[in-house]
Amino acid sequence: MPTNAASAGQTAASETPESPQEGSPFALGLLLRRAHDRVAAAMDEALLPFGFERRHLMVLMRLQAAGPLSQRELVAQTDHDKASIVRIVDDLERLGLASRELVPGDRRLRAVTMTDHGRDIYAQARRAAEPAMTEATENLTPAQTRQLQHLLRAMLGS
Amino acid sequence: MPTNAASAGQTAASETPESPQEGSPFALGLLLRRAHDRVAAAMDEALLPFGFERRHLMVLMRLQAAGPLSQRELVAQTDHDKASIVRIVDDLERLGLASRELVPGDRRLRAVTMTDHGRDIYAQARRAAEPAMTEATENLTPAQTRQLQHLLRAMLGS
DNA sequence: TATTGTTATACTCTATAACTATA
DNA sequence: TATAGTTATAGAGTATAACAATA
Repeated sequence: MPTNAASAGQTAASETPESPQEGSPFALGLLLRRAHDRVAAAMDEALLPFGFERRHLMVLMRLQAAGPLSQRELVAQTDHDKASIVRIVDDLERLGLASRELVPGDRRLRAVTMTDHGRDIYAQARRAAEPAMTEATENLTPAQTRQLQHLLRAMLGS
Repeated sequence: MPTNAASAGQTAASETPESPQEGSPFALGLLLRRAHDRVAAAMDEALLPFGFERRHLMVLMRLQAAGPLSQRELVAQTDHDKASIVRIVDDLERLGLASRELVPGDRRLRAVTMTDHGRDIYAQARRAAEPAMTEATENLTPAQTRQLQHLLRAMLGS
């Protein structure tokens, strides 16, 4: 079960970490980490009322996009190993957001399937995340935010 | 002591996670995480021969940029709490890269000071990181990489 | 024998707080 | 009483591998 230990990252240490030097080969990594942390914190906060966390959301997102998936497929499509996926799907089942369905052809497989409630909650979470994202990128114009996403996609080769 | 458990991230699960949908409010976070993970993995690999890890490097970077710092200052200038800083400085001392010096005015303070060896190793690590960074951003032109850093800086307001 | 999913275990990292030594 | 640093402890997250059930 999710533990709602979200909203960490706001311990006393949140003063003002120094900005990495422009030319340092380490600068990009630091910037990426801090940018990610900011977005992740915004998202954790947005997800608090829903009782699940980012990793659950990521699985819901894949299910929404691709329909029922075996846990093996979820492993391939997320950044989690099979043991973590088991626990995430456990949580989603417990919350009534997804269920494990039998697959006629192969009785080893579990077709992880979003429930109607899951689809509803996912849509709500999506709406709840929008203002959080807007806030996390408030220093950028919408065009700059798109450009940032474009460059990240290019960097990742996708 | 660093455990060189770096170079994780290359477990069996590294197939091809799906690309997040263009318009999703969750896309930016996922892209930032994957981009960070790629850069972090490149850096972990580059640091392997040195026997320390990213968090040690970050402290060395601050010491290089700002001279001797108390552990309290290191807490403020990094993303670590004071207990973590203690262990990082322990590691750096053990490796002969930094030392805790007494501060004349206040005997509670420890001036964490880079050794000559530490400066030498830091310079080496910096050089070792450059090809790793180049590889991590191989899909971007140098101008795009600069633009990416610029946008991240703007997003973070620094 | 290989694969899917589950369970159990260990390990890393972080967070917390108790503790000391100074101030 | 407050601060700097240390130490000890507990927690979350992940990784690993042993295991059960299929194929």
